[in-house]
Amino acid sequence: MNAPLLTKNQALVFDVLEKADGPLSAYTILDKLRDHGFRAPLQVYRALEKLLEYGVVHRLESINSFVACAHPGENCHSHGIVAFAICESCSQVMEFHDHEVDHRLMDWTRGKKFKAEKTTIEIRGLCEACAA
Amino acid sequence: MNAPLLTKNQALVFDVLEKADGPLSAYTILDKLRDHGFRAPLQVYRALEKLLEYGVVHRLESINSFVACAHPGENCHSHGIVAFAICESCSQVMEFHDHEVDHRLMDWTRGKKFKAEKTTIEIRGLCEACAA
DNA sequence: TCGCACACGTTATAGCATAACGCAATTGAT
DNA sequence: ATCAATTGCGTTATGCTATAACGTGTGCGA
Repeated sequence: MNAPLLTKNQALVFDVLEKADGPLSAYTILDKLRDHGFRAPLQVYRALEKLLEYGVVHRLESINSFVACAHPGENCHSHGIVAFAICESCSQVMEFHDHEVDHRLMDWTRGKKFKAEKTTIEIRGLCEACAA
Repeated sequence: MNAPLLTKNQALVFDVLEKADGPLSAYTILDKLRDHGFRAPLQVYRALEKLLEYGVVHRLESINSFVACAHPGENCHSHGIVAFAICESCSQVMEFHDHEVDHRLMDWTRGKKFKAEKTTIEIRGLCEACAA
């Protein structure tokens, strides 16, 4: 699932996400792209759908927002489960991977014969700077 | 944070969730309680807010739904991080705890001096029965 | 050149969540 | 007893998130 060349809309959406210093909601992205001709949510959602598929963007389920993947170039899908720490004050997001966590969760699913498709790990709280 | 006696609305909402065989959205709960006098979403959301606080109900972030805690009686908040496996076919939910996972995530947050408030772990996929 | 796949645009609608107001009941300190 | 604070409740309105359904255009291989 490597990323083919992005279409115009996909590139615009990706660019907005990459330049942002935190996660953005689909509607925030829409507003930022109105000057580029975006008029409707679907234009954003359709681009996001592909970007998620290509693994260059992540969706943060707990805050209904999207971030550019922290590993430019690489294919994030190959790093195992992606985990996020989200600061509720400054909304900065840290992305990380922990193979031991992956392993434990996989053990559990294997034991239950549960076929995992997509796993979400999101830690909400305060980053070092904001907790001070 | 032990659960005091529930108010009428809280008890109604909790009852619906407990009798359900899967997670329910707030609006589904609302519909099930119209015969009991519920008219507006806020009645549901306010009850849910308390039930979440008491730890007798969990919110599934990835599907915007709510389930009764699988540990009746006990206080779920004391079990560490709660993880969920959600079947996307039959929508059955399995709740579990893994202290090793908790430990690894706590290690990470401690290393980053990130103050975790609420952690979400949700595995979506197919349960054994549905994967067959 | 036909058919198919895909990206795109638009309008409308569905689904999820909370703001802001006011009222009633409870509690507990003075 | 009474006042103030807290909590739950009801209602209306609104805002945010996401998708359905329709149609258009373009590129490309059979």
